[in-house]
Amino acid sequence: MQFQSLINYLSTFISLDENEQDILASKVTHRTYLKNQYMVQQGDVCKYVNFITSGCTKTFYLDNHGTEHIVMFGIENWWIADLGSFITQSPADYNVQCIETTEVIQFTHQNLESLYTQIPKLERFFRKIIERALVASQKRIVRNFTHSAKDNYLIFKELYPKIEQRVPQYMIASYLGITKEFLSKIKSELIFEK
Amino acid sequence: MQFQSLINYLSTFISLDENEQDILASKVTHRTYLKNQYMVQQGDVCKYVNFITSGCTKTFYLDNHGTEHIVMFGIENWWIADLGSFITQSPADYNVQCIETTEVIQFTHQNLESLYTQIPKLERFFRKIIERALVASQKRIVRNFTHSAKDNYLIFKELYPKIEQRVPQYMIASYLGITKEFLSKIKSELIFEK
DNA sequence: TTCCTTTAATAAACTATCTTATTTTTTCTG
DNA sequence: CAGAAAAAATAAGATAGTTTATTAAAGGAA
Repeated sequence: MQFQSLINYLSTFISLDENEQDILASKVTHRTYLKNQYMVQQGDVCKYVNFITSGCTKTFYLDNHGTEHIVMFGIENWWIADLGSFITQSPADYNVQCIETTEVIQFTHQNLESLYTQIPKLERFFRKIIERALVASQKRIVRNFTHSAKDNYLIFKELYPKIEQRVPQYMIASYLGITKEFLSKIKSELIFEK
Repeated sequence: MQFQSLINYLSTFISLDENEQDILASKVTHRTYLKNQYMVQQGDVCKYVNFITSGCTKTFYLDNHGTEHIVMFGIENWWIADLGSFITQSPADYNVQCIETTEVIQFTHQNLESLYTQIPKLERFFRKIIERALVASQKRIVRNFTHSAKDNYLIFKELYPKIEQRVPQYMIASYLGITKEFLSKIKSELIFEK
């Protein structure tokens, strides 16, 4: 069952007794998005924080030229939302679209707030998750500056081996901030170098 | 008095009664760093989260070539630490150095943990601060991808007008991920365009 | 004020990455 | 399985940003 994967995931960080698990269960909903469906649209308010139990998503920004810039991917056991939109309940900057059929467990803003109060452990847990995400985000900024596109691609492969196999190459290029043509060139160079 | 600036700052987010303020006061220490002194050194464990009451800092990563890459600046009312190092109490990736004489209020890991427990409001406050920082960090990643160096410089000036006046230009170049020579060229182009 | 050190400006040659266009390969749909 | 659509490869020309080197200006200490 889907809810169980959330419990399993949480158990590696915090332990919830049966009562707490029941409270949690009462505050979440389940949903399945089909491939290509949007979980969040730029301009709409991001209503949910989503915990992915299966599937794959991309979070991207659409610039003035209509070009998409991928901010992050999401797979099993990842938390996905437009965080800025969710916490302020204001229009989203990003789109979240499903690359595969994706099953999620959803928390509304109100339910999450009430969970924080009812189960303080959960608030602590989210603080820690976000701390880690911030550290990772800062590292990514530095990485982008300190490495060539080729190195960044190799680092990406090492960091997210599972994602590389699931998403088209042009999306990886977008995530890395380079053109698909250039990534293609990089890959052919890498093959040649071996 | 220095502690009062922390209270003032906090009051725009949460209200602490006298008792809570006393608890807080008992868990922090004050320190003044001179210009050029290091608050954190790459390789050491980051012992404190620092709240700046006066002064200016740069947080930077030193790459294999010995080039420094500035991750962030810090001025009054900013929280400064190597967060990754602090939360795991493992060696720091970054250096924090003072660009001016800098006064801070310091929280050790242990004291912060105990504050979280004694004053849950504070844990909530830090969660929110970190959420915002994460949102800002993600926006910066997208900005770097979607804009030219010139645009990024203009955006920086708009976002942090106070910082631009306090730090040397070559540090701004480093923050923007470009060379100081190129920033110099950008600036001369901007003057010419007017 | 003078000297010394740090910071900024300028410029030419170079390189990484982008743009545009075309072809090939893979995946999807009926 | 055929045909269409999406994704990947390839390549030539263009550009943003780097490197290296030199000069000029600004700031700090004696």
